[in-house]
Amino acid sequence: MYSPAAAAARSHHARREFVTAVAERQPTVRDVLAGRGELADDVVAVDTGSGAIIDLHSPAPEGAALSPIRLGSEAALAVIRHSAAHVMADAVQRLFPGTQVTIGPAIDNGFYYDFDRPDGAFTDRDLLKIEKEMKKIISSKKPFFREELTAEAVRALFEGMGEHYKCQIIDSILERGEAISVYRHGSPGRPEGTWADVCAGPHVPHTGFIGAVKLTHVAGAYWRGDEKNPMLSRIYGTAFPSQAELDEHLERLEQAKLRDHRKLGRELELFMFHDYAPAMPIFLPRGASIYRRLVDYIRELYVDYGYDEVITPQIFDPRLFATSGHLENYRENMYLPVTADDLDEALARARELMAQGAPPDEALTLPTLAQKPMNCPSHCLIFGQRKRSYRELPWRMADFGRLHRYERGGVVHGLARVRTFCQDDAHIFCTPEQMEQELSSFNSLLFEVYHAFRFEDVSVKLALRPEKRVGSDDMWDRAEAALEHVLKQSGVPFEVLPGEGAFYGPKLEFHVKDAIGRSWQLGTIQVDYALPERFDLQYVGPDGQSHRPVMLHRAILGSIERFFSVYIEHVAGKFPVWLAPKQAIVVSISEKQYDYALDVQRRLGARGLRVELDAGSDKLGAKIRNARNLRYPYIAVVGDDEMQAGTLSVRSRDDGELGAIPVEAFANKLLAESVAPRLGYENRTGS
RNA sequence: GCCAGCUUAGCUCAGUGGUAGAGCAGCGGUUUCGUAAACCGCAGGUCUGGGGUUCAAAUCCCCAAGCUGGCUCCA
Repeated sequence: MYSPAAAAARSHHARREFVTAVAERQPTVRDVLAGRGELADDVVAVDTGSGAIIDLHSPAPEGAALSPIRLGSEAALAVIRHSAAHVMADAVQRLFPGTQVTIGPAIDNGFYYDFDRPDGAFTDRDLLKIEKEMKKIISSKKPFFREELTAEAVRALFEGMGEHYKCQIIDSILERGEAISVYRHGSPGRPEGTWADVCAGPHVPHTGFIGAVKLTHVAGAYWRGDEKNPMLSRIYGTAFPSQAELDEHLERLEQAKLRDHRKLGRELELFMFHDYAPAMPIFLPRGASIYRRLVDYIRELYVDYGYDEVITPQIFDPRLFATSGHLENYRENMYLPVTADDLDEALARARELMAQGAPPDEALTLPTLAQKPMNCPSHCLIFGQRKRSYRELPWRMADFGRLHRYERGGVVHGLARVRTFCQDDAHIFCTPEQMEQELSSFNSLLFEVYHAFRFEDVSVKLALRPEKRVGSDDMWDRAEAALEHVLKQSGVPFEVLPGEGAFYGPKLEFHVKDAIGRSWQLGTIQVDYALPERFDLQYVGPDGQSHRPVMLHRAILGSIERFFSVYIEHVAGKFPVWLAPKQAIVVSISEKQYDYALDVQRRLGARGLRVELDAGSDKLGAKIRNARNLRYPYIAVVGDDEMQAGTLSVRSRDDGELGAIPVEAFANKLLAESVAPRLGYENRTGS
């Protein structure tokens, strides 16, 4: 149990140790900065030059560079937010006694802290109260200070406060043999006067540096991220040096909301969902138009990059997925459909067996089929159809087949996480010697595609073997080494993600940053020695012997559905002419120009352009407004003047008024913009 | 699946125990207008579904579904 009196006693004891330490102290960072005349009001902490960031009151390490971190820098923001997390935990414990603290880091756009509250989760009203309490602590400008305590002292301190999660954290720090530091800040109203947390730091000099704070939402989170552990209550918030910066941040969130693909999908009539098909999008004509163009664009590139497209079934005998390992490793994500005949038969047999006394779970054995969650197994069937020669390799087998994966209810999200989708999927069967060339050719293709969609900021991650996997350790060693080698050779910087590979092989993930700075994983390429072995795939080499091909699983857009969601948000619904479902709308001023407007629409349509007509009785202003809301790339206004001159008064969505343009000239302009952007052929390294 | 919240007309949202509302969209009419919203009228709802409490439920309680934000998982 939490005991304020005991905690206060511990705290005072610890405080005495701290004071003693201060008395014998060496010069602090603050002393050093002051000596150099660099101690400005906006200095939050210092960078030691060796990667560590430490507080002003820390003892100054000998010979360290100590460059000040000032308000306005990214590093300062993280320090402020981490300090805000402490203040929040302090406020929570003042308001909700008996609540235990766990961890509370700074994250990308703010911070969070996970609590174990006996009375259950926090409500939105609680958040307001907590925020108010935090503001009190902040305005009192209480200093943060650091103590290095002995392990026993720290353990006793938190044990005494009834902080069982903290004790677990302390124990794991001790196991790693690291030093333990405790951070405190003054907390008016708390009996012991200060609030303490096991923390590596650093923190702001005093709570006043947390200029503006807002608690945003509550969420559940498993202790240590493991779903077998108890669920904690997480409170998310964000903090900034000033209210103005917080307001700006909130404004950015509003902007992001405006480009939310679920909202735009509804408004632009791109796709819909229905309760009868949860998490399975239904594409409306406009959305289907874009979807098809995305796929067609990739198909065009496949011609130049030497891919062959195949078409494969949706449903297979489960033996296919037993062979591939999916039934063992991917079962929880698979739909296992059953025919009505099989079901009736199985039920009849089960009734009979149960009448003879069999328990229900033994009586019912249901023959099922398997809906494919991936294309790779069927591609292995294709490869194995007949004897293959080395002359056929590399064989790049593309498939836009629809996949179904059962996703748990809580994870689905608009188009970004759905239960049916298709990928720009392909499997490259090649010799081990060809693998590097294939990886690098894929790299060129991928960058060409991202360039076309104006994703200019791409980062690469190397995901290594997961716990649940097929294939020998030797295979994994080779596959991981191959990917790493290609990355190092190409000089592309990359991050390593241990344990995050697919069950059949390690993978490269390609992440892009969108127009408002958010990062998304799109493409991937995965090296796989396991499936060729499981399917016993072979080719005859120049030596007349059988050899095992390597299989590369790869996608550039990833799932078309997810890509669509990212792209909608990237361009805020303003699709370029080559993708837009309707490239222009002809708008008449009055019904006098109806015939001319209709003729213009037909002439443009005859040139292969996708053109809408608004000849309704709205006023021009209303028509323009509607057309702009639907994000037509061009609005072509026709009135008496244009009708006389045979022109259109064109307004570009992206470039504003273009003035009067002859119909044919406008058609040519649109046609020129209707072509998907391509790199020159010489830039491609594919065969 | 877990934690929390939400679900009222096609869309955005009012309505907190006592006769279901608004704006936009739709439909009809009038207007034919020069670059972001003309005017008048009409229609539109088993208040997500089911159960319960109550004289009375959109409103309170329970169950389910879907969705939203997280966690875990992931293209």
